[in-house]
Amino acid sequence: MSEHVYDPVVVERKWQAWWDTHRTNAVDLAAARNPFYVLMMFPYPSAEGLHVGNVYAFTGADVYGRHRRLRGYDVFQPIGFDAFGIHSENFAMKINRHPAELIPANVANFTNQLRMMGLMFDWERTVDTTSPEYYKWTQWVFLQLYKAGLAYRDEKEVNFCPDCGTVISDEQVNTDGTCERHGGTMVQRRRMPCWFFRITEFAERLSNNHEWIDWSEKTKLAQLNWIGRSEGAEVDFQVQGRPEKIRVYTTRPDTLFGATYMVLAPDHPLVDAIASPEKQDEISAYRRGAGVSPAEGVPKEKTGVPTGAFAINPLTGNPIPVYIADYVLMGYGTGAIMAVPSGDHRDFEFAAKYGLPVIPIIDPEIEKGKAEDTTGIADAAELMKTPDGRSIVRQAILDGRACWSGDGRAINSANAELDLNGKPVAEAKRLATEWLAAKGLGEFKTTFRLRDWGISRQRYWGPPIPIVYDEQGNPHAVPEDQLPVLLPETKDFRPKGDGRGPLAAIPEWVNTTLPDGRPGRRETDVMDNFLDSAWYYLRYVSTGDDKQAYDPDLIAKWLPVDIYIGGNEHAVLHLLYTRFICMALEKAGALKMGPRADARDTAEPFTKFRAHGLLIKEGSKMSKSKGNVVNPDIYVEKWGADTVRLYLMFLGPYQQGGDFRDDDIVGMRRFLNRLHAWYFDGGQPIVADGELAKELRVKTHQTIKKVRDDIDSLSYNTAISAVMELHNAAKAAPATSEFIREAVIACIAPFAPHFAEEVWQVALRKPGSFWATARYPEFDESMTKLDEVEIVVQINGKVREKLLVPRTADAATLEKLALASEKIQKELDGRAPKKVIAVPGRLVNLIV
RNA sequence: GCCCGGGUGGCGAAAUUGGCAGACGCAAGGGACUUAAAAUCCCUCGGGGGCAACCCCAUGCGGGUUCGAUUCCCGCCCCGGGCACCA
Repeated sequence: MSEHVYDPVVVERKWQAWWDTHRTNAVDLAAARNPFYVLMMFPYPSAEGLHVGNVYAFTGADVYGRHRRLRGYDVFQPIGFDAFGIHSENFAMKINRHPAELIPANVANFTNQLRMMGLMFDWERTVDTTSPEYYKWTQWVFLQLYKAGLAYRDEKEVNFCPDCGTVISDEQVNTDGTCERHGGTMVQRRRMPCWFFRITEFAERLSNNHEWIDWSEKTKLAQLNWIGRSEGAEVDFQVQGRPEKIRVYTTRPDTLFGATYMVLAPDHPLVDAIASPEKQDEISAYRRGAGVSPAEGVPKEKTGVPTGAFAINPLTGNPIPVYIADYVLMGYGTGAIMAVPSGDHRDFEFAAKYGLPVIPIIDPEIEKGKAEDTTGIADAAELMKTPDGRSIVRQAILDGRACWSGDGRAINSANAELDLNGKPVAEAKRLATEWLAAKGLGEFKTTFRLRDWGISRQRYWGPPIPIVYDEQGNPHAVPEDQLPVLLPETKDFRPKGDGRGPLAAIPEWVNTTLPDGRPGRRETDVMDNFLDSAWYYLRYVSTGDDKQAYDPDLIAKWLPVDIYIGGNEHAVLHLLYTRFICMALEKAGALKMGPRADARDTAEPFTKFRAHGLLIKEGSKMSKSKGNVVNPDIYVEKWGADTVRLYLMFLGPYQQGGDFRDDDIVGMRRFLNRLHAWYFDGGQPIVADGELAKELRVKTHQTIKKVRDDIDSLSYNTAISAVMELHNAAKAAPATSEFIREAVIACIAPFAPHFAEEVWQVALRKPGSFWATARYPEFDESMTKLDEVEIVVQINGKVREKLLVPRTADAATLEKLALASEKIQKELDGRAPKKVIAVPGRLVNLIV
């Protein structure tokens, strides 16, 4: 037997070095004829090193890219490091080191680990978001938005954690309103001046493009949800005895007849004007309470206070009281609502507590509704499950003892000019809005949940915002030729707790001069880490270019990205910001994608996005606290990178994730061992393809087709099993062919790239790199089908016989053949089938 | 509460448009080789019945449509993930 034992350590080291020397992964971006841009979410280089979750994500993208390369594309597949941000900074604080010291070592470690995995990265084009050569251009991006009026400074409410001593982002606030890092500490709302990006200007476009962009459905849904488009109406309510009007937003203008009070957000600008004097103290007290209340978005018991003012319901003419309550948010709609207790569970709850009237305005279509549409009666959910219960619930709603927000028909909804009674919800909405619009009392209105992106961070580890203030406090953009505004070196990078960033404590950095020579003070906040990652895929094409952020010709040639693969946890922030940044840069005249862009919107950065699934470890999610985090190094050492790659892609459907089980890895290594022996030890005569059995030849063509299709749809697990099946069939045959040997290696190569190179150059004695010269084989459609197929014959749907029939046999022939079968005749026992269903290529079903 | 996924052997999982349920792999059992073990190779492997040819049952639960349902429809249960006072 053989001196050719498969030793992955030797094979992988050998070819990794060879690829480096021969620049196999490098792409000549300017010269490439058939550009294909494969992107994966670049990692944050943690001190712990590469996580198996990263490896899973990257391998899936790498398989796709390598397969495309075999198909003849010039695949550009870069990687970089997302090293700015609060994670790095917090970790540095924890171990009492400076982030600037830690990052280079982490990046070096990550680079080694990534190389070890055999990923097809162009190592000549990496980015590190913390290097001045990169963040110079991040600051440039800010300036483009600033000049286009898409960046502005404003004072808004932000989250402030007293224990962190700094402002934190929405995503760092737990759902119970406590700080992510300080579990027991309630986050406060504070008003602070911050820089914002006008993402809301693009809300409609960001939302509408979801109708056609080719993204994972779950990602699109999450993002659509976040953008939160809703259609409704704005309606004016005249304040009784005063000149002011209160404008509200509602998605249910059809319920206006049931509006029995109004609510303003506590910080609504009209409150002070309309409140009666004797209520001022109570209002101030409530506002103070609301101010230190849990962070926005946390449900709690409804509270509020009356302002003493009344407003006129425009449909009934009745005066209704105006309250303030913190269940109404200034940041959404107009910051004011009309309250319809019978049609909204929040309003119902509030009305019940403060004894406000409930006017039923809808007769519910109770069969279609859900129990959660009801409040105010015990066990509505249980009641709703029974037909009897449904009528009890309906009666409660009609009596005003419960509320209903589902479908139904309007009742009690008419005035002298407008009659909605009996109309279904959609029609009543339209009629009510049209009537209001005709009277000048309201209008149709589309609203979004999305809010402008606050990018200021009172932190150290990020790119400084390139703004200088004059003595009057007016902001001035730092001229582009003065970029980068370097992040100053300081030992003291910790937040002070006074709400100002650490940079504010470095006067020699803060004090500067304006372009016109006047003294100025630098903005001391740094930019959100999400800005670094919102444009990195544009920089990849021009790494090393110190004259521009990106070369317009290369952008036109390579963008948009052909496929982007990453985790769905970035559906709403990163993936939304990237789309926004492209639209904003385009609007600023600073970005123009080429003919590859979709004509429906030339600023969408990703032609295709696919979310990979989550890896779990023996039944539970991997986490440090559970101690079941997999360090890929150990596995690569033990099994080799190709085996680990194969295993990760095999363990479950890639877009669903799966269970990482140590015991299962060995199967992939055995497979490679067998393949290795098959290529190196021979034993099987190699003959012309035409001399092989038809079955084997057909299987080969079928596999070539299936693997191509499966990889295209990221069904990696079934692609691998198809190759295994082909190999099992091939090695069992008396002879094989060069065609089959080359097909098998081309099919499996994206999963086991080192192994493929070894087979190609050593066993098959091909000149040059597999990855530079090999092509994915063409399949012959006519060779993907056998001449004869096995069909089943059923009697009353039960399989009773299997027959080998010509593939092209039609229904009539099949019926004849089935009835000719001895076994079937015996089973029929003289009975004549009442009905015969014959499906060519599949079955015959005889009904007796 | 709302929105997504998912539920198939001992385990990870397959199954074009509705058409032979369990491909591929792991584990397990038996055998070959070996002084022995490892490695490798061969066989068995959803459950029940039968000497056997074969037969019956089975894709979370309950209904339905269909010649035929893992697949489609209605109603539930359980698990995982995300969002959560958005008017």
